[in-house]
Amino acid sequence: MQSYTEENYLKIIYHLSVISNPVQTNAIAEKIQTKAASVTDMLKKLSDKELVDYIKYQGVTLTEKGKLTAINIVRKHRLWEVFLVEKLNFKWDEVHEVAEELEHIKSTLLVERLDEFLEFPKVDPHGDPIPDQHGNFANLSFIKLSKLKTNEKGTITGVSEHSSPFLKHLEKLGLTLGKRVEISEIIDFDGSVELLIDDKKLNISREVAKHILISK
Amino acid sequence: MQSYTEENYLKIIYHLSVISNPVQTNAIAEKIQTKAASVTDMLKKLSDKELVDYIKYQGVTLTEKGKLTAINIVRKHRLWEVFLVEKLNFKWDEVHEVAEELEHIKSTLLVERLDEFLEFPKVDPHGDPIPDQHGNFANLSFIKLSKLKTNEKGTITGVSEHSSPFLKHLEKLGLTLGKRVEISEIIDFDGSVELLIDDKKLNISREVAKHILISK
DNA sequence: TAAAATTTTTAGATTTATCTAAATTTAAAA
DNA sequence: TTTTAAATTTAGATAAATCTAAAAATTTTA
Ligand SMILES: [Mn+2]
Ligand SMILES: [Mn+2]
Ligand SMILES: [Mn+2]
Ligand SMILES: [Mn+2]
Repeated sequence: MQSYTEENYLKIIYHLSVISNPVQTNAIAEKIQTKAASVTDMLKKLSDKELVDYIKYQGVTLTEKGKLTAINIVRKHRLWEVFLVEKLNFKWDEVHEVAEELEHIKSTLLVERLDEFLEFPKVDPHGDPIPDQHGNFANLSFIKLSKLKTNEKGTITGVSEHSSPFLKHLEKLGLTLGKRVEISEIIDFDGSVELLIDDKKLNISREVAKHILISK
Repeated sequence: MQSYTEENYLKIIYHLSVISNPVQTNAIAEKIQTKAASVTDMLKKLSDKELVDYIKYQGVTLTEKGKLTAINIVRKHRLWEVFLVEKLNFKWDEVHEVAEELEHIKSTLLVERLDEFLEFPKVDPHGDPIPDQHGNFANLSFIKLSKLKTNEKGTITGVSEHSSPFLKHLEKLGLTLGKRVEISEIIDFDGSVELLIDDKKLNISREVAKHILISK
């Protein structure tokens, strides 16, 4: 059994290892809002528990056991986010903080029943895939909106930035999941993107376009 | 803001103060499965935070602030129990442990939305009243089944014992909330109670009868 | 490749919630 | 009203998670 704190470390290491493997001490420290020295202490502990492979000064990798634990936390986090949006009418920018707490509730019966109650959702309110009870993800392929060329079309199916200000901004612009968009022009001057959505023209900054994920 | 541990102390003190006021150190220690010395430490801390009035060697009483905090935890506990039974098909003996964890989730938006989603339930799956957001309870009056006399009738509306073995036992006997019962005989020998339920005769021990709550 | 900068680890302290054992206070019994 | 028993508190330790400051290792730059 892992503590609340250990679970958070495993989850962060899991997310960071998508970007770089092995994961570095400072990267974890930044994400978890703590000091590098504290991270080192915890890595030793997780290593003793065989949840990570840790080499001094080199970084850390999840073991199979650690990875499964991490994925289970991600599963719970995303299922709770679906619950909050679908059943309790939370907005997509309001769910993350609460899910950060709910993801640590231990009961496996609860998770499986929740999954069933939500009718086995495949993605969370931000388009992120929800692993099944064995840790398997559906195969989803996204392209950044910023990678699309003029006249290309696609459907918004995810976001790669989860901050409340960003999500509220998208909401206001009507750029929500499931919406069909077409690139009408890419402005040379600043790289900003003009797109057609619901037959209306809309200009978004390149920065925003980078964080919108599209499937065709 | 209170810690998980502080919240548990407040909740236990709240429940114990129904039985005896002020609440004694040893009573808390037993309920919280800890040592008296640890309780003393925590009572000092809660007193510093003005959540309890504490007099050395005399015992402890909740302040208004402490009482409201405690009631809010009870509110969350019971709402989550309703959720687990009504929405996730948990049995009434399976909910308590999970609710012990869920009751500490902080978001007030979550609690209010959950209450709404459940259509503002007045009682939990064990018949215990659910306080509203201001801490007010509906006025419910129960009598112990063991206090009823021969030929008296009533409806099962609560239980005063929440252990899983007891609740499973009642379930098996068909003695669930809402069931109408009539006392057909009280056995002199052992005080056990013979009752009519669904037109069938059933004999239950005095011990069981004491923990079944009836309204007329 | 030697010096500088960055990253990471160690050493030692702190905070929170525990504990055991001993001392103190209060309540009960003789 | 002493004496005894029970309840409670204090003193001092421990474990988990954190911190600061300093030392060590690694990487980058010159
Ligand atoms: Mn999230
Ligand atoms: Mn999400
Ligand atoms: Mn309960
Ligand atoms: Mn209950």
